[in-house]
Parts: sequence; C-alpha cells; structure tokens
Amino acid sequence: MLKSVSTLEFALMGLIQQKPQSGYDLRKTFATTAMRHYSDSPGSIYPALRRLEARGWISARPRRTNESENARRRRVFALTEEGRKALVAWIERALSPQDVQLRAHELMLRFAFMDGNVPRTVACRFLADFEREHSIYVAELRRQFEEMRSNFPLHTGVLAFESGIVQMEAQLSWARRARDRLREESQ
Amino acid sequence: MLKSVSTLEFALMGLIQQKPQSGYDLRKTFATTAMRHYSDSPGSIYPALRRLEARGWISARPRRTNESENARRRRVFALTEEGRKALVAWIERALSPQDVQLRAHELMLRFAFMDGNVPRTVACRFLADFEREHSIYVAELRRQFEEMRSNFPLHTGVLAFESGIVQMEAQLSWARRARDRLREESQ
DNA sequence: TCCTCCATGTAAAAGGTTACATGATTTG
DNA sequence: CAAATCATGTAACCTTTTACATGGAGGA
Repeated sequence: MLKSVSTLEFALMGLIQQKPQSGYDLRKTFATTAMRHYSDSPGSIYPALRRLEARGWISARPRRTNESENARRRRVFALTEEGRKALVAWIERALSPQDVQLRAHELMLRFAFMDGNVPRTVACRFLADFEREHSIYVAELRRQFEEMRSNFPLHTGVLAFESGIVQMEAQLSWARRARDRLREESQ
Repeated sequence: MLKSVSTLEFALMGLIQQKPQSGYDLRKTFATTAMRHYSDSPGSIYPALRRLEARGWISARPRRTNESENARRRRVFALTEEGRKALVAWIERALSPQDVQLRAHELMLRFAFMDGNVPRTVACRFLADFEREHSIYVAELRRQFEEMRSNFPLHTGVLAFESGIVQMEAQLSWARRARDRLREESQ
C-alpha cells in the first residue's frame, strides 16, 4: 500500500510545475515569500524531493557524463508525466467538510495551483463547493457561539472563538467575490 | 538545557487550568469542540501529559492506597503552582512579527486562556500589539499583492494570495472591536 | 590561495499518527 | 455475567527540526 503524500510534497510539486528548479531555489521560495509557513530547512526539503523522485513524480536533469554520482552540484527538478497527473489528481480532489474545518491551508494551496493545470471551470466549481461548506460550518459555529456567549459574560475565550468565525466569514465572502471575477473574465 | 514546550502541551495546560480533568476528558474536548485542530489521538495526549507531569507542571490526584502503580484508572490532572507560573509566562510572552506571520493559532490560544490568568489590562495590551503587528504585515502583503497583480493577469495564485490578506484584515478589525469591548466593560 | 556563497547531504532527537492492546466501569 | 463504553498505554513509522558536514564556483 502506498504511503500518503504530505502537503509539503505537493507544495514542492506545484512550484516545480510552475518552473523546473532546484532544492535550493525551493528553499529560498519558502524562506522569503508568502509560503513562509512551509518548512525551508534542508532536512525537510531534500528528503521530500528524494521521496518524490523515488515515486517517479519528479526527475533531475541528467548529470554531465563525467560527473560522479555524488557530486554536489545543482540539481534542477522537473515534473514527470506521472507527477503532473498526481498533482492534478490532488488539485481536483473532492472537497470534504474536514478540509474546511481542519485543512484550510491545503485547500488554498490547491486553489493557488489550479492555473495552468485544470480548466477554469474546475476553479469555479471548487469555489462553489468552498462556499457551500463554509456556509454550513459558519452557521454551526455561530450557533455554538451564541450558546457560549449566553453562558459566559465577556471572556477572552469567547472573543477568540469569535475571531475564528470572522475569519471563516472573510473566507466565505472572498470566495464569492473571487468566483464572480472568474466568471466575468470567462465571458 | 530544557527542551521547549509544544503548543499542544500549552493547550492541555490551559484546559487543565480551567478545570482539573483527565486525558480522556481532554481528548473529548479536542475531538468535539472548536479546538478540533489539536490532536485528539491517545498517542499524542498521554505522552504529552506525562511530559508535563515529569516537568512538575501538572499532577494527578493521588491514587487510593491499595491501588497498584499501573492500574488503568481515570487520572485527573491539575496544574501545580509551577505549572501555573509557566502557563502565565507563556501567555505573557512578548508578541513577535514571526508570531503573527507563522503562529497565528498559538497567539489566539494564548489570548483565549488569558481570562483568570492575567489581568484584563494584559489582554488589552496584547490586542494593541496584535493590531500593530498585523497592520505592519498587512501593509507589506498589500505591496507584494499589487506587484504580483500587475505582473500576472487573473491567476488563481493571485486570488489565493488575496485570501490570505483578507483573512489578516479580518483579524485586524476583530482585534479593534474586541479591544473596544474590553475597554467598555472595564469602566 | 583563501574566503565566501551556493548547494546538497545527513544524523540524532522529538513529536504526531495510526493501530492495536488492555484494564476498569457501567448497563442490561 | 456479557457487552459496551470508559480510560489509558504503547509500538512502529514517518516527518520535521536542529545542527553540523561537505563540496563546488567565483572573486579578491
């Protein structure tokens, strides 16, 4: 049975799909851009790349013929055909309630990598599902919140809970606007 | 040198501070409430409790005299005086830019546990710092966003980036409202 | 040649996940 | 007492963190 693939590994694949690059390039991206919260330590990146290589999802440009196997030179990775398929399959996964409740980061990563990998209709469909699941969850949280607030007066715990709700609501209205814009553009 | 303490461990301590309880109780809390995204697996909770116990930050109610050491009975933990101090020190830690950029969850957890552990002025101060750091970071992200948007047309990557920004902005305005309310109440 | 980046590798330790095991208590 | 549920323990595996090591490339 195949092991499951970590979010970090898909993040690497998504970046490699945009442009073939080396582990060092990827580390710099994680260290300096908005993808800060993925690990940029060599101890996570290089092993992850080797796992992907072992699966046959990425491959490095061939070494020059006179180079030894362990020469420490820049290795530029590109997606293989299999890797591309795996990336698309991950992006297109059906969106579950658990994704919305527990894995919001991964969802946004999947959305970010849609361009160039899946047709725009898939992105619109994703946003529609995203809105639906968020609506449901926000309503549930609102119920819990009212109950919580009637039991306790003004607690920082209650306020912290509220902050989670307003974040969800912000995501929801972002999704609506984003979908409108994608639709406009398609016409 | 002492190992650092994980967020999960502080989450456990915060809950135990609110009410002495067992590992099973804590697992149920993680499994069913808004704290869903902390692990509720026995393989993480029980070892974490033992680490806290080894540090002397929590302690279980004494067993009945005739009970063997490894009887599998409910063990209710409470914070020790040392544990209480450690919890407060964690809550009162100065807020760094990295906290805002990378560890938003942990920040909200600290805020949620302020009630009953630190005076309300500390909560207000926390929110003020929270607002300041968020303002700075949001401004920085906005700059990056405009640059990104002028280079690419409408990409899902750009939209995903925007979703991160609107979430930050939602947090910012939540913090302002929360601070107003705390101030009102104090009068 | 020496120094500084660039680029990759790796070992040890720690925490979390999964899956399974087992003892205690309650309910029918 | 049997079954279900409560409650804890633990072993194997995996990923990440941290820290250090190594080797190539280019400039002074």
